[in-house]
Amino acid sequence: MIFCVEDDSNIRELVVYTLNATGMSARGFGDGKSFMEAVANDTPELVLLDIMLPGEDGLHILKKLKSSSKTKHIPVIMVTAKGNEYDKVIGLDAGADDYVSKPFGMMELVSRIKAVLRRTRQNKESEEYVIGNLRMVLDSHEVFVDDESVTLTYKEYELLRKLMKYKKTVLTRDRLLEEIWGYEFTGETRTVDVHIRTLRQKLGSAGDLIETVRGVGYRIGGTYGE
Amino acid sequence: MIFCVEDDSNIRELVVYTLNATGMSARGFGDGKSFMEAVANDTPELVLLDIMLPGEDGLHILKKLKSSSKTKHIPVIMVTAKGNEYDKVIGLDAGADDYVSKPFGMMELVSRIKAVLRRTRQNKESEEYVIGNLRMVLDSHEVFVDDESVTLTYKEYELLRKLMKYKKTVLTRDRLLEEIWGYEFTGETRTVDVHIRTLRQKLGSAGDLIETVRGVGYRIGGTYGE
DNA sequence: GTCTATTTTTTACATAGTTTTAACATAAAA
DNA sequence: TTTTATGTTAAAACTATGTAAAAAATAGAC
Repeated sequence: MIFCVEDDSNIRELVVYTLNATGMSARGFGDGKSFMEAVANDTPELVLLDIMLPGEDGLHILKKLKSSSKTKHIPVIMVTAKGNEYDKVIGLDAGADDYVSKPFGMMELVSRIKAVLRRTRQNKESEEYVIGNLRMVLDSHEVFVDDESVTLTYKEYELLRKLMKYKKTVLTRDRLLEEIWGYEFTGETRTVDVHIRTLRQKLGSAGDLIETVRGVGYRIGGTYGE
Repeated sequence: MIFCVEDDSNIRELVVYTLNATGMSARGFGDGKSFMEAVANDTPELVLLDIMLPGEDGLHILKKLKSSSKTKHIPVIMVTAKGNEYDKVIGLDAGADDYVSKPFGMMELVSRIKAVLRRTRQNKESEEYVIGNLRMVLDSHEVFVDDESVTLTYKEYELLRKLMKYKKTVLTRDRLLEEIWGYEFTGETRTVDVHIRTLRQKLGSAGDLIETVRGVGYRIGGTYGE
C-alpha cells in the first residue's frame, strides 16, 4: 500500500488512479493530519509526500516519520513544486529516498517508485535465517555455526542462502542453477554437488543439516533439522 | 492455462506445442483483439506477450490487463525482439513480471514461466495429500505415517504420489509406467509390483491403504481408506 | 597492464543406494 | 484342477551422489 499526501486533489486522484492501475494499491490524503492518523493504523510500503501542504508541511511530516522507530524504515519520495534545488537538498538530507519535481509524468513516477521499492526491499532482507546451530546474517553476509564465524565463498553463500530461504523445500539442482547461476548457465549439474560438498565441510557440525534427497535435490531443515 | 500472444505463427505454434508437451496447457493468439476476447471469457494463469504485434502493441495490451481489477493479478511475461526494445520496456516498467528476449530457447522459456508461477503462487499454501494416517508433503518430499517420517526412494515416492493424486481411482500398471517412467520405458510391468511391495512394507500400517484391484491395477483410498 | 591467490568448474572414479530382472511362491479365478 | 495374476525374494545391473584433484576462470594485488 502506497500513501500519497498531496493537497491538489487533481494530482492526488491522478496519482492514486495510476498506481492502482499499475498493480500497486494506493490511498490519497489531502493533509498531514489525516495521513498521520492513517499511518497509526496501517503501515504503508512507501509514501509520496508533497512539500507544500496546508497546515503541517511535508518536511515536518518527514521528520516525524523518521523519528519514530515504527515508521522510520518506510521509504519516502518527496514531491516538490518546482525544480528547486534548495527543496531537493533539504528533502534528501532529512531522509527522503528520492524526489520528484512537478510537473511529473505518471510513467516517471511509477518508475521511481519501483526503483525505490527495489532498493529498500533489498535492504529489507536484513533478516537472519536460523536453523539449528546455523545462523546467517544477510546484510553483513556472515554465517555462524555455534556463534563461530564461517567464511564462505560467493557460490557457497548463495547456495546456503537459497536453501535457507526455501527451508524444508527440496530444491533440485536445476532450480539452484537457475536461481544462482542464471538461466544462461549451461554447465554440468555436478557443479552443484561440488559446492554442496565444500559447504558441508566448512559448516562442520551444521553440515548435516543439508540433506540430500536422492533423485531430487537438496534440502535444509527437514523433519530432523531445526 | 497459459495464453501466448505472438504474431509469428511459427514461434507461436512452437511455444504452444512445447508448453502442452511440458504438461501445461496453452493457447495461442495472433493479435491483441482475439486475445482480449478470449480473456473476457477465460482467465489465463499467465500471459506471454510479444511487444511487436499487428494493430495494438504488447505494451498497450499489458496496460489494459493491468488496469482492470479482473485481470491485473495475471502474471505477464513480455517477449521482446531485441535489446533496444528490452530497454524501452524496462524503462517504462509497466508491470510485467519478467522479460524474455528473442531468440529464446524453449527450455529457458519453460524455466521462466515456472519461476514466475512459483513467485506468484507463493501465497498458496503448500500442498499436502492426506489419507488415513498417511501424509505426504510435496514441497519437502516427506512422507509420514502416524507423524513418523518414512524414507522413500524416488520411484516409491512417485508411485505413492500418483496413487494419492488420483486417489480412489485404479491406476493400471501401464498408466503408472507411462506417468512415472515415461513413454519410452520398455521394461517389464512387474517392475511396478516390486515397487508396490517395498512401498507397502515401508509404509507399515498404512501399507494396507494401497489396494490391489486384481486384473486392473492399484488404488489408494478406496472404500476402506479415509 | 601482469602476476598471484582464490574461486569455480570440469573430470574422473569410488561408493553407496536404487532399480530392474528373473525365478519361484502363493492366492484368486476359470 | 488348471490357469492366471500377483506377492515375494535375492542377485544383477544400473544410477546418483560423494569426493578428490586438475584445469579453467576470476578477482585482487602489485
